[in-house]
Amino acid sequence: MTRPPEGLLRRVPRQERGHERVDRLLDAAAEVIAEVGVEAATTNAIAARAKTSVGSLYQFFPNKDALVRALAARYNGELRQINDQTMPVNPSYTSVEELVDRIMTPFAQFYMDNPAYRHVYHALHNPGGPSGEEDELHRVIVSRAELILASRAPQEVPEQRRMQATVAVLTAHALLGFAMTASPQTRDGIIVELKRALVAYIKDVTNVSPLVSRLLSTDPS
Amino acid sequence: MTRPPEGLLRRVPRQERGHERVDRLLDAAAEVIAEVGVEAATTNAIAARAKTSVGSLYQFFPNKDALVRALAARYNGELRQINDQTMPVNPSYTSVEELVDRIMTPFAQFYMDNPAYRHVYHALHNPGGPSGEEDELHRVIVSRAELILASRAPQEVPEQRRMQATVAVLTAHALLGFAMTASPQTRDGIIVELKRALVAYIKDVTNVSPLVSRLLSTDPS
Amino acid sequence: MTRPPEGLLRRVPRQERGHERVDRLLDAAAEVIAEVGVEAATTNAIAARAKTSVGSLYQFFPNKDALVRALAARYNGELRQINDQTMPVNPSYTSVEELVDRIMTPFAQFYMDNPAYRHVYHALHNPGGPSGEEDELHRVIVSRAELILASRAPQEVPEQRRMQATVAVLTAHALLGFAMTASPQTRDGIIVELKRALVAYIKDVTNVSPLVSRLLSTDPS
Amino acid sequence: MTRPPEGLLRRVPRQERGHERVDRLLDAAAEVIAEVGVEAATTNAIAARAKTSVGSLYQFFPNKDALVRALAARYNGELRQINDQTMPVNPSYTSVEELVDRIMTPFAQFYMDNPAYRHVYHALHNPGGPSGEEDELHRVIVSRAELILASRAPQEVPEQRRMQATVAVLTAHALLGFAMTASPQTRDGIIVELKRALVAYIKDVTNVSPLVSRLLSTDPS
DNA sequence: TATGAATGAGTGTTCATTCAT
DNA sequence: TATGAATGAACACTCATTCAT
Repeated sequence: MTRPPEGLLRRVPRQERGHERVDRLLDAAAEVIAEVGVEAATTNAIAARAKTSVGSLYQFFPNKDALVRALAARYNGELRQINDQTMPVNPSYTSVEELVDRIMTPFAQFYMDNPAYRHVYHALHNPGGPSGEEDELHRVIVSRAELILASRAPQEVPEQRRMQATVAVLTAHALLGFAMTASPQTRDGIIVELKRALVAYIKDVTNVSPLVSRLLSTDPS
Repeated sequence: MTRPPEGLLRRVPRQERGHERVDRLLDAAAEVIAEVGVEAATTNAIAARAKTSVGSLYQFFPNKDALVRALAARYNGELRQINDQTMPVNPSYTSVEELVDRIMTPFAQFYMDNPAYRHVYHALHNPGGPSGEEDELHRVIVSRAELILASRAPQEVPEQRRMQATVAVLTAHALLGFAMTASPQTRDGIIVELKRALVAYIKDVTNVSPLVSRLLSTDPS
Repeated sequence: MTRPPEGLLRRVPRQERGHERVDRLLDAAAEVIAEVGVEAATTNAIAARAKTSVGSLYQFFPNKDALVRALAARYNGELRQINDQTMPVNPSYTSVEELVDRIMTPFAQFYMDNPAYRHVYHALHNPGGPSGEEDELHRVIVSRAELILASRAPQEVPEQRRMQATVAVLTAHALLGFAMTASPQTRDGIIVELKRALVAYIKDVTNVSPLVSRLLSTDPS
Repeated sequence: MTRPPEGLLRRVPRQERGHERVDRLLDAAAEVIAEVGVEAATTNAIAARAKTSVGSLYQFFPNKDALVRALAARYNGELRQINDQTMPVNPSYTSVEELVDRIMTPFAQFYMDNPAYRHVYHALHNPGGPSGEEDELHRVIVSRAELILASRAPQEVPEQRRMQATVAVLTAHALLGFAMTASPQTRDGIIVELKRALVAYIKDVTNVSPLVSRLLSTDPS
């Protein structure tokens, strides 16, 4: 499991015990946050859930904010791993359908496994929330989406590509976040449709089979 | 301006003065929430912004929760109006591009004009947030999206159609919410791409074979 | 009774009720501080003593620090009044004994009446204590002592006079502070000796020639 | 260096190592207290400064209170030593000026060398502070002052003498405490004036008629 | 009816003290 | 015996809500 960057910790755990404790605290935070949201998750509740005391929590995190950001960092690390693991396959030789499926499936799994993610993500991107430099959370993913688009439609303007990547990523984020809260059945349906939407959009954007495309849609003659 | 449903009000304003007061309170709430978010928006700050007293606020709303829900209801009403106003045109005889554009443009305007909407929406859909039955907020829109899809692909399974409608609506919501916070330039770019994504998805879902699509959409004769 | 300067208050009390409340809070603070000291005086205890709630306390004072400083300011005002009221008599035509007695008696009374004064004074003059600009607390008194010394020994160097004034004032402060905590009997004895010490010092400093001194003070015939 | 009385220690250090540790702790406590005051000096900070652990601190001192009292006791011992070393000279055959100078100079040095002394002294003499029986801190000095006064004015009432001694000692304490925090220049000036004040007071109290006084002190023949 | 002062439970955080290693 | 991680009571402060005027 990804470790929180030391910058967020008050004390760098030197012992395995310390790491365990930090992990337990982050696990507990994730649980509590998943249940009641970031703001309503009290440090005491988190400590209790971790079967520790507030004091211990504050031994590792200078304040609640840092705890939330550490959780975000952990998610970030996991997402990056997922990202990296689905990367290897040369995207150019894959059908869009397969590409989207290969990428989205583990991400969907991540969302389902980490119900607190949405809350943390939202808290980090909103006024009053933890001071947000942790935005890297998405930058990685967006960049990767850009790469994919670039490999399939190299002629596009970079700025536009960035927006397209953003659209794709935010769409996935929104719908996976929603899916998480739905019944298992709806969940699966939503994920299927999400993939479909992404495929359609990517095809459109990358101008799939320009020839066919042109024949079909731009050459009404 | 849409009035909040009476169920949310402690006292039904009998006088025009009362209505004004409620509206001023909701306006103030929207302002404050747009600035600091729902949780950080204190009832005192809202009352002060409305140039009233907390006491007055509690005369009309039994608690902060109800105030937020009333604001949500007002947004709901406005959205419904937008929805209704873009309805009349028979969707079947319109190109998907035009349809999406006609629908999305006023919605985009709504999001830009109501920066608190995102916060209210999010608060209502989350644990710890106001007890969520106000989901009608989206039901209207989703239903309308379903209608559109139904008119263009009548043979689909209703359950699936509902998911497709949900995907479309949530995508729009997420991206308009994001666009709002971006620079004007990015904003417009995102909206363009959002429309493109929706068009691509709807075309795919309504199974418009490119050929048929062209026939349907470019040859209205 | 002297009012705290508005700068220290969060809200300027517009009603007599508000002033009463602020005064009650300061009275309560003085009581609690007299009993347990500044640090151990909790805002809740002070509020309770004032028969109010913490919330009310914080309606008037932005934080504990400001409350303590407001109390200091009140003491400051009272001390200044005492100072001004004992001023009028031309010090040059008075025997040092009479002068010291006239000045010290009301100050002694002040210390006895305000057992919290020492604590507040100390808290303001120490590290970690409320950020100390309230030092005016003593400046007034020291200045006045300087004036007296100047009128009786105009030839002295001002810098030295300031030190002499400081010595006199701090001596009085220390001994009145001590007297306060002693038995009534000891208290009175200490005050008598304090006056004697001040008289002796002032005479020495103002260079009352021993001869004249003897004539004036030891030969009543 | 004076050792703390064993009553304050949880465990009597049997080894030289233990003594060293206790001394290091007291040194550290003095440093930290000098910087932030008694209340803000945390046991962890003190242990860290002593390059030990809190655990070790609590091995030697049952609680923070005892640590502070042990520090007080150490100061007490040092003061007693200073006291004893300036004692030998027969006070009766010395001018008051010389006597005061001889006594005050090492005390002044002590105050300058031990900036924590004031804080410790104050903490011990105040409500909420360590349970105060350690007043011996001053008793020694006051007693010695009494002896001096007795030797020069044997006819006085003992009770009054005790008050006079107290006045002298507290005056010195207050002004040395103040001097410590001032600029070096002011510091020296204050000490000069303090001595002058003490001389004047002692002369007055021991009823040295100014004439005799002059004879005694300026004409050593 | 309108006001805003009053309330106090609840939150984040600290720090003296303990105790497993 | 030495360590420092763990504990949790206690504190300053906020804010939704009430209620006297």
